[in-house]
Amino acid sequence: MKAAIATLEARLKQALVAAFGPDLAGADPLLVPASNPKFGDFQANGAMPLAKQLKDKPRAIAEKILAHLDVSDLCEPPEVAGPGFINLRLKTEYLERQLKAVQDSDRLGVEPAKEPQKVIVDFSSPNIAKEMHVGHLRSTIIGDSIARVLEFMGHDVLRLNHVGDWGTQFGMLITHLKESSPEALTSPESVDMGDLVAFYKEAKKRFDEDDAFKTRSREAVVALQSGDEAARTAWNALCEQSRREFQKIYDRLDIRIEERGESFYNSLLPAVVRDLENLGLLVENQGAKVVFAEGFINKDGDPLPLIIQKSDGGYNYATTDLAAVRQRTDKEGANRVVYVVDAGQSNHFEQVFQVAEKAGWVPENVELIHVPFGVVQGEDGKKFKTRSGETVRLKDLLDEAVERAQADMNSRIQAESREESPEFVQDVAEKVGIGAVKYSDLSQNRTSNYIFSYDKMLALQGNTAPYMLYAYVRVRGISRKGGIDFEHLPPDATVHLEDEAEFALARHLLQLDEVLEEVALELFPNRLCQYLFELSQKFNQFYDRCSVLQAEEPQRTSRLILCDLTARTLKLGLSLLGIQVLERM
RNA sequence: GGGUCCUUAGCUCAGGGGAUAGAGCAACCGCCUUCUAAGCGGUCGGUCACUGGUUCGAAUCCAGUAGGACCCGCCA
Repeated sequence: MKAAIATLEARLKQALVAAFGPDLAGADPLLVPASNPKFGDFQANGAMPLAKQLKDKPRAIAEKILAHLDVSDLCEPPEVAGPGFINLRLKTEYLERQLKAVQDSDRLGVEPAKEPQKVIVDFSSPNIAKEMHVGHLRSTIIGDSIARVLEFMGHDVLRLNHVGDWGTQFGMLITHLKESSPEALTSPESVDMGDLVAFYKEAKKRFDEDDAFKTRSREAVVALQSGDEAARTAWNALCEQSRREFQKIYDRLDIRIEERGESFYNSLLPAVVRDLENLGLLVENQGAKVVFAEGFINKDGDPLPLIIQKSDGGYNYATTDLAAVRQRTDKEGANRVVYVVDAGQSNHFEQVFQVAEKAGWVPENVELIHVPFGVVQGEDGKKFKTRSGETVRLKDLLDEAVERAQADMNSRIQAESREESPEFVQDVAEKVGIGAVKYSDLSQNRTSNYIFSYDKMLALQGNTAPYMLYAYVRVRGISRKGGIDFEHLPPDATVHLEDEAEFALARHLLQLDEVLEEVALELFPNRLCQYLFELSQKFNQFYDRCSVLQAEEPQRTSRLILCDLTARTLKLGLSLLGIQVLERM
């Protein structure tokens, strides 16, 4: 309905000028969706703020606007209501025409962005030699969804996994690997370190307890950084092993991402220091080279430095992030760089962005955006942990969701005396379980903390993945039962809206383009979730009140078109959340 | 101490200047000889933390207060 909005807005502006003269050429008619369906489709609130300026009553102003407004091609006669709202209701024929156009469109009427951008979405970012855990859940799911939406809107998206593959901890890991599995140096592919977490813990334990080991580890860091072949090989083996583990999770979550870790930016770090120095931004502070960003002070009330180069000459993650900003704007030509990272790092990103701006590394057409999200909490409101108090591994979390989905399904199948193959149950449980984990995360406003609950996300009713998957399955059921091939409905078939439930569904279907545009701009996937949930509700109401297969023509085909549009919208919308639909469940 | 975010129905959350504040869950009451009832309808439930301010209009913007979470490491 973006087209309708654009047209109505233009007409309202014309009417304002026609009614009150060219002084109002810049006035905003304040056209917004109607706050309540009984007021129609849209309302223009522009009359009220003009009362003072025009020295007239808002209702009288609204009447004068109406006298100069011709929207009869789109709308029923507009009405003035309340303190001065102009209510606009789209004509049924217009809705029907739009629905037909959407049905004929392979993008469901969603226009790609007029000015496609190069967008980098930086998300997930686990650490090499550590396991993916619940802390990576939100970034991975939210980042993937944002990337999917931007891709669908026609932007050129580069998904980057800024993995932690560099830093001092690699000294102890390399040393421990060399000493526990020397064969890693000759044939790194053959090495299986087994449980990476255990490996990391062993290395850490030795590092903390054994001074000689600690010394060898420090030497290993130097060796690695100076390009020593053996250190490099060991490092590669560690990365390779981690990569395989990460990929299992990404495959299961159906996530594509390109690894470009911290090490990628190594060669660019000295230039960051040099250029900041040349710009006069770098300050010596207790032996370290730092930049003071404005507005940051530490616990003691002193200015908070952003450390660019440590007193020992090493770099840290601020340096890497700055190098990445430059590389992404210069070499990748990014217009937007989206960092999907927890809200705890807001300070860090503010500082880094500020320094990058000051240094002149952020061209005018480039936007650096931190997309923050809250922490995952258990149902007790505390940090989400296992019963024994350990960090929850992502693999275990997904397993449990799927297991619970499967148990649910089995009891249902039994209760309904259905016969289903184990493969079917397994497939449905996997998609429902994974979909539920993703949906419950995405459906919340990401800025707040997120209370994780298997029971709620897997609930069969309410704003959950299973509810929406079921709405989709219902359409597929109609297709099977009626032998309907939705791809080959009669091309000349048209939509005729009669029942209230049909109108509500139709109006909602037509809002997809607005919602996706908003999500692409604001980067809040929960808006899309809200839209899809409401769509499912409206479809279920329609399904309840309007029989489809038993209806007489032409109503039958008209309703089939509504079913088809619903299914395609759900499928597309869910796919942009990274959720796969099912034919049966 | 400084900073960021949060506080809306019993619970989990939407809504971020516009009409009477919305969902879901829970509780209670109805609806399956008819496309999967994993559904639909209804009832109950609110000092939008508090106090001021801005505005024709504030849950929404601003300031302050109270409570909560997180950040303030030469880790990433």
